[in-house]
Amino acid sequence: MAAAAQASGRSRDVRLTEEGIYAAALRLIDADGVGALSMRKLAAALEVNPMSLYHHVPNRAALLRGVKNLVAAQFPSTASGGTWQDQLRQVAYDFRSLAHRHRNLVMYAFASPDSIEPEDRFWQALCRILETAGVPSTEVTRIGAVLTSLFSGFILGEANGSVERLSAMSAAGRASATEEAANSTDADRTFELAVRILITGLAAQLERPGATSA
Amino acid sequence: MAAAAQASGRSRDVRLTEEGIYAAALRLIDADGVGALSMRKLAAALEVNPMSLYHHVPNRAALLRGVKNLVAAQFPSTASGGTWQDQLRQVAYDFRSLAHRHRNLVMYAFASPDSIEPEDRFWQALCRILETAGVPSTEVTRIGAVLTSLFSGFILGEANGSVERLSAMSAAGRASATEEAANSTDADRTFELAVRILITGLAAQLERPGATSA
DNA sequence: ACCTGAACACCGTTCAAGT
DNA sequence: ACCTGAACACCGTTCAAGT
Repeated sequence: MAAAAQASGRSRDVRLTEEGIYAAALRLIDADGVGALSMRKLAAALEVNPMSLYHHVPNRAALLRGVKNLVAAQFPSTASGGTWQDQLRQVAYDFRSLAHRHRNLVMYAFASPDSIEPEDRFWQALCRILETAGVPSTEVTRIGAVLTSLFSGFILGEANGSVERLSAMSAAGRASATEEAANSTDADRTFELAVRILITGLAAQLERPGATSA
Repeated sequence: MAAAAQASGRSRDVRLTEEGIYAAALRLIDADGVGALSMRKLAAALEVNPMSLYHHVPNRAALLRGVKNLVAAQFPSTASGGTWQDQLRQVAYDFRSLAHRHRNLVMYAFASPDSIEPEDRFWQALCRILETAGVPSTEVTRIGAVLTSLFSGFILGEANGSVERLSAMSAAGRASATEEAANSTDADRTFELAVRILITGLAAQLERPGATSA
């Protein structure tokens, strides 16, 4: 019963908690987007006075950072064998599936400077893989930052729909009965292309730094 | 005198114009960011009643789209010779220098679905180059969308400082007298790396589609 | 320690009224 | 046609007061 109230977003008699606030905020964000989340609506969802929130969270910006960290902590710490290429691919797919579960948050978070922080498990995993790939230790963070920003751009483009919109520009007259399914696998093929460009581009860069083409 | 008033952001006795509203909004955004731009402040800067704006712009979202389009229209339509790699590089550098002039706008715009629209000159130039690179016409928009989103991610990461923050993580103890200059050329080297990864990655993909590494 | 009500200084937008 | 004042339904946040 307490669990049911929790799941439906209503839960008083239970004490207000920093974690609980973030979790409730995430539910509202997933449903209606960051723009629609106000301290007052969040308080209403928690059946609490708006001002009570300020005893656990300093302000709205910190609230959103907390929600972001809550999601970032869910990134799986896959060890996985295989080549560094295989491992990069794995990390990319893990990141994507997590991002897809929280598109509204992605749209907001990637515009802020601390969308990905050095403490995040994604960043840790990425740097470890780059080291095993033989990237000079002085270059790991630079290359990691480049890959992260490029990749984030694609994830963001998927979240806000711009990748699909730009891709579909030419498919105006492709009348297909299985439109839905086609779009889904199409998105997967597009993602795979992005991952390949990044991995092969990095590989080429590691082999002969300074060269521009094959 | 009228020009001086215009430049300083004050200009009445002149009629209110859609273009003029966007230009004034851009000045405010460049100065203080999108979050600090309100219809009321914009009206104050234009020395106009807040409600007058609504006769030229339907709402705040449309205002921001208009500002974005104003900037997008400034993208240079360089023809330029050379290989398709050279041309892609040129477009990338052009895009970057425009984006750097309006970082605050970039931070906002790339979170929205229509940050880059099919009508934008950047997109047109990109698609033309991909065609000359021999990309099958059915794949031009997909590959264009992938490159655009990846590249946008880097530009966004530069605008919000996350690329620099993640890169600098290891440079904690690099005490340098010419810190400022070093940071600038460092950023340029990082950008060049991003461009190379994208171009060589694309080249590899065009040569043998389906392969993941060299 | 934790919660709350009232208040402050803002928002975007609507609409009827003015010229 | 263009502009405006008043008003509505919101915001985030502060602060003094309650338990």
